[in-house]
Amino acid sequence: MVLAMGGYTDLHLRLASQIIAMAFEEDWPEGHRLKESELALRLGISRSPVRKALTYLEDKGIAARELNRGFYLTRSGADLDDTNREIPVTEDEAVYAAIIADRVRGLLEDVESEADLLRRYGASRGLLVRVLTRLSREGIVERNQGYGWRFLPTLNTERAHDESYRFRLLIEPAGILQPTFAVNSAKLQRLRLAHEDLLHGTLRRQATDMFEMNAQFHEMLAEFSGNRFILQAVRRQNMLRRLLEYRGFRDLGRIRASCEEHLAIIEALEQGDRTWASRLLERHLTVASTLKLAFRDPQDTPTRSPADVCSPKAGSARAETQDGTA
Amino acid sequence: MVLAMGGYTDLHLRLASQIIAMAFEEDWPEGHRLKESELALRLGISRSPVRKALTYLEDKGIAARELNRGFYLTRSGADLDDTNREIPVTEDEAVYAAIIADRVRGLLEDVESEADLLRRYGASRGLLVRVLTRLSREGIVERNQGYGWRFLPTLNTERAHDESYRFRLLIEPAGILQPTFAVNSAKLQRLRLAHEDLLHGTLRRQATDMFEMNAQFHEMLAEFSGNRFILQAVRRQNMLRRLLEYRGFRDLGRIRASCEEHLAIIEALEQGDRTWASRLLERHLTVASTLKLAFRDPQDTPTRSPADVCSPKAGSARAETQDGTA
DNA sequence: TTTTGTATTATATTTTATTAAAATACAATA
DNA sequence: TATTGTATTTTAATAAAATATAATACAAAA
Repeated sequence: MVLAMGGYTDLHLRLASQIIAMAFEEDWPEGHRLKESELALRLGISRSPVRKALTYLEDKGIAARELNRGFYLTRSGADLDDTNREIPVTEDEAVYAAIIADRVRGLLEDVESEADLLRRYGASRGLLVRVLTRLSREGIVERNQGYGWRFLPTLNTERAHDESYRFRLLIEPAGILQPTFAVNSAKLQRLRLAHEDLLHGTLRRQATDMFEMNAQFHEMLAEFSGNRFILQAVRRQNMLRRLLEYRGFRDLGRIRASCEEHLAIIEALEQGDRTWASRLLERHLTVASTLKLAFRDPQDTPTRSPADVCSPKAGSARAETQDGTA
Repeated sequence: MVLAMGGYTDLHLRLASQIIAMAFEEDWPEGHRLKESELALRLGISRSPVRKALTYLEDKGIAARELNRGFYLTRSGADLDDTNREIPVTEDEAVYAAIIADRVRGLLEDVESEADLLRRYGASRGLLVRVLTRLSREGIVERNQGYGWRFLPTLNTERAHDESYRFRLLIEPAGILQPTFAVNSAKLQRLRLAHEDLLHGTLRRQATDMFEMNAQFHEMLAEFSGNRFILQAVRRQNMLRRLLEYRGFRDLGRIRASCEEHLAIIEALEQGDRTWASRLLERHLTVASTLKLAFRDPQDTPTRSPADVCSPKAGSARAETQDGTA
């Protein structure tokens, strides 16, 4: 594992962020003792990496240490919400994001050899393979027969975009109607506040933040369904959408409308009206799906428009997204 | 890549089997020339591995070679159907199957270290990691935080089994009703014959064969839907079912009934009645889902039965399958 | 008696060198 | 002029050594 900063690995940072999340969700008070073995047990891991994570939290001033008494919190868990996000980007994440961004920009061909990617991103082979493995799990690339990796046509065509929305229409509204469906009120409440904050609040948000909130909303509903396969499928759709749509969250009018639709669904759930919630979700997805992407892609449109002929790298997938926001 | 036999790699065998499939499907005549560059182009690969695959076919007597004229078929493509299956099992497949079998038998703990698995299966690290990667893509294991790999509770609980059928009920019948649905008559016809063969024929089949035919049927319908996400989801379900159910195809009565239900669906599709086909599929899945598995699993039943206390390895997942066959 | 601190062991990753195999270029042949 | 045959180059897999890190055992402190 490559050092991200000051001797901390990916795992250490992830653990640190998990500990912060626990402190926040369970509302640990200032001075709460962070017991190594207890945390190790909960996190399913040994004490060694837990200590490293705690040392990291000490570096950040969130935890402090007393000789022979271990670590304790320097502030209450409730104050830790956004510190959570300040976890530095690991090298894995950086390369992952770079590959996706380059692909979206059309800088990467349909098939790229490992050696080329190695040169391009200056990463170690292990790291690159790890990232490519993740990308293949997400259905974005696959190993080519022979050498190299092949980018799959996932959401970068209009056709795939349609199929994605049709698929979601099958599972998401039905998820709410499952007999195993059960609301987690705390989660629902938290997301409701986040939505209201966005609608009425003054703070300006990043496009990525809005995308993440949107993704969280749909994932939450899938989680409530009590069906792991629905959840898995929705997560997979979110990952694919992240690949292309996260750049497209710019249409402010549509974002506000989408937020209001989400809030209506939340309200219906709070009143226990699942049938209505399901209908609203169906409508929400239908509306979003009709706002088509403005794509130019060789696979879908074999006849080229004049604009394409002028583009520097004709033949590679390029997109100007104007997204449906669902 | 490890040599499977006579210097042929995984890739070579896979290519050989793809070439045979092409010869069969496109009905190449005896003596048909197997052009290296043409095949290389179609298979998305260079000439080197294609030649190796052709050499393999020569070894098997399916192809012959003339100096400076290359390879040609020694028999017609139509005669090649079951030769297709004789492709030897690669080391990858063997380890993959062994891990699944051992897990189903309860010989593997929830968390196993890479080193332990390495010792157990005597495979090279690369091969083992490749297999584990595939298993994690299929949702069967995942990397543990820290060291080791963790088996996920996928289909080895009654609850998961229910969720799986509910999920399939959402997507499979709806797939037939998609606007993009289109039948491939040749494929439909071929599978129809296979089913009739099983019902009326005299030859005895292996349980795995029957499972594969079943899986193929459902995958075919998903393919016809014209929606890649439906297809992907059905494939994933088949992979998961393969993990446990393939041992359970023993109830001959249910197998025959299942075959007849499949044939009714095929018939409805041949007559263009998609609505009816969809209804039949829904019914087919519902019937299968009610034939429950007889499971004993610590996760679902926290209170232990006396039988469990006596079992040699209490705590690990064990199952006596009696399957629904859909 | 629980928890931390420290040392030791087991495990996994990274690096490097080596080997195997796919891609490619080009001559030879039908 | 297509296609095969052969040699060369590029790429990736494998193996082994070195390093890093997680797991564990046990002593020390609260």
